[in-house]
Amino acid sequence: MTKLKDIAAHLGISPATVSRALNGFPEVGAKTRARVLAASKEFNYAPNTNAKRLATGKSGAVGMVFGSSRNLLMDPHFLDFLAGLSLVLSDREIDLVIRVASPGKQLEQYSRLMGNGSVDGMIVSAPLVDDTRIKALLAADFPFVVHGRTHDDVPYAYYDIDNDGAITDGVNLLTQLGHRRVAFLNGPQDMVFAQQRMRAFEREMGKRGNPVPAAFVCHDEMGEKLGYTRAAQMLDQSKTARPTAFICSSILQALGVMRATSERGLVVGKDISIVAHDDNLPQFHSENFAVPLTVTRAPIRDAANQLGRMIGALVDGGNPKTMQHTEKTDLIMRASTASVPEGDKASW
Amino acid sequence: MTKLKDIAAHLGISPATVSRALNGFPEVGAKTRARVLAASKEFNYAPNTNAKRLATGKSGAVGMVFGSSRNLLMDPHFLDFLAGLSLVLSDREIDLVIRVASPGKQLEQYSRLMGNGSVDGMIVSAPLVDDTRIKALLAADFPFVVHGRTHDDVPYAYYDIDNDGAITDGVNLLTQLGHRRVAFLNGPQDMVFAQQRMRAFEREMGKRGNPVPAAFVCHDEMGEKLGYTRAAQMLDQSKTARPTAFICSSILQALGVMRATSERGLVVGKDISIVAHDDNLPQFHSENFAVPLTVTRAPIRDAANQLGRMIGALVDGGNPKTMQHTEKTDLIMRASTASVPEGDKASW
DNA sequence: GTGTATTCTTAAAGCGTTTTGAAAATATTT
DNA sequence: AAATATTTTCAAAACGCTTTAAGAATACAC
Repeated sequence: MTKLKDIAAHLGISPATVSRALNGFPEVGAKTRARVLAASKEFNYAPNTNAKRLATGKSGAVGMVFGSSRNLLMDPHFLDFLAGLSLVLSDREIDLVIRVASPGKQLEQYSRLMGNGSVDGMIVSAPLVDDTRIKALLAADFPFVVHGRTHDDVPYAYYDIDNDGAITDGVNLLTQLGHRRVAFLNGPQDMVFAQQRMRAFEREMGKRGNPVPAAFVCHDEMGEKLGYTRAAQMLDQSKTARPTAFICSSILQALGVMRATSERGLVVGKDISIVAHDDNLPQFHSENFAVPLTVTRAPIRDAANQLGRMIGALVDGGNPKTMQHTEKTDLIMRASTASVPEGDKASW
Repeated sequence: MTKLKDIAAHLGISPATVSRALNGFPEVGAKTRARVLAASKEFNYAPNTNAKRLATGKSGAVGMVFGSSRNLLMDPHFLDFLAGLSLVLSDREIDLVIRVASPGKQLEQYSRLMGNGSVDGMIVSAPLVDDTRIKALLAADFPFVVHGRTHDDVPYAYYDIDNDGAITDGVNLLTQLGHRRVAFLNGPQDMVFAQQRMRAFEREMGKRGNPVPAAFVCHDEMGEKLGYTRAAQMLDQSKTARPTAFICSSILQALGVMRATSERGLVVGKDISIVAHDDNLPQFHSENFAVPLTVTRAPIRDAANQLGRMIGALVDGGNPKTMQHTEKTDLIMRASTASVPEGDKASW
């Protein structure tokens, strides 16, 4: 590998000048710079990353750690987020280093990454209500952005979606269609977004005089399987006690609900209404489902995109308070929602 | 940040000894080592990654570059591979840096990563028949492993699945069930695996005296949508000219075929048989499909797992020729395959 | 107790950059 | 032409670790 010194020697000038020329510093003579650039191209020189990092104290990389317990890496939402992220970071020539931490060791991985200079910033995903990672980051004054937020007024950069608004839209639509027995398949209880959605659901249902029995709300991982299982349980009630509508936290769950529904000879968009939140994953197009799905939509890639920009700006010294965004969701009406059937108008 | 020198000073010994103690070198006294370890824990010292890397010339990271053109990052197969990979690499304390290259720049990213010391090895996915990346890697004598292989006898480490065997199994099953008009939904034509499968398909069909019209073979990205589109075209033929069975390169395609089939009032596992290759993605369980799918299966995570081990061994100086594996696939019979219907036994 | 082998420790020289402080070269003013 | 400002270059010191070559200390033999 040719190194800086080689170029300097070959040109008969000092390494310092070569370094300056290459990094676009103003105090280097025009023709010297030209020579350096030419030579650098000729030998196709690439500065050693690690030396550079050591000298500058910047790593040019940001980190993300996944817990292997709640298997984020199994979840298409996170994977797609990851994909979007690497896309925008590559644009900005920022490397993304990802690390998987075994159950207890998550925090340790964070402090290690923060402490040893291998990354300039962190991206945290899926915040918990009382998130120790965020506390640690904050305490260390280490640059980070979070996908979601822990509270309404926080001192860090985040990109969140309007979970409250999404659920409000869903409840509003369903109740206007006459539904009173609506079930809610939520995400894991310790996730902030799930709590935001839960609060909105209870408030909006309550506001309209609809009780919500505990058995018709559940907190689970958001895959097809659990959607199926839960919906099956709920639908296996007497006709007057079972839900007439479902709100799902993900279209994967909705897929499960649809399976349980058809399995019981009920038809979605007639006997049973479904609205789900749609992160717009490239592999799941809710408009192509057997019954096209009514959704609240907010592309998860937008989040990744914005957060990528944010972390870039942040490591360059930006102010986190100016990087806080809550994205509204769109309500997209399709065929999975319909007026409640005649006999089913009673509340629980 | 506390550094090596600090610990040395605090203990009144030399940095060299501290370094040795921490890195487990044998020539350091037992009680000295104990003291160092204790102090290091006390100050919770973490060696600066970049300094370490510069000094050792090893980066402790491996790289993977995705092309943004054929959007690998959209494809759940690659994402899941990525997930499996980071899992095993984290175990071995190897960082994974991922980079996305714009269309023309893919090779450039490779040589950059290779030339500047930011990674010790590379993982290449989705090899093409005449793959310039692999040539470059080979020419530079840079450690790498590939998921798949370009030819039968190659000088590099790889983990491949027995694509030929999988297709052979599929054709064999279908023809034994009496099918003669079987269509093949293959992957992108420039991918090696697609060519392997194509060859096997033509050979095995030919061997059994079944012609394969060009219109009943296609090469596409392997998503649901194209599966649907292609199957729709093929099924919209006269009853005696359309396929009675499909072989799909992915269960996503199979999903599309199922959609096209039911849409036309045909039933899968009776009028139409389907066998697909199943990479065992965590989100798509072929056993839970509306009609449980007959598949040839080889978990993509196994590949990731093995390749992670390999690249680790390789950067530690292992011999690539000893790291070559072709995994057999399992044929799993379910409800999507059945004997050809009475009237449909004619060949094309 | 001396001599030799063995174990442990160290000072100093890298690793390949950037950056500081000062010196040379060139340009501008008087 | 001297004096001053300005632009360009340089030598050397970081950055924080590892590793080499050599020196101290300890153990073992006689």
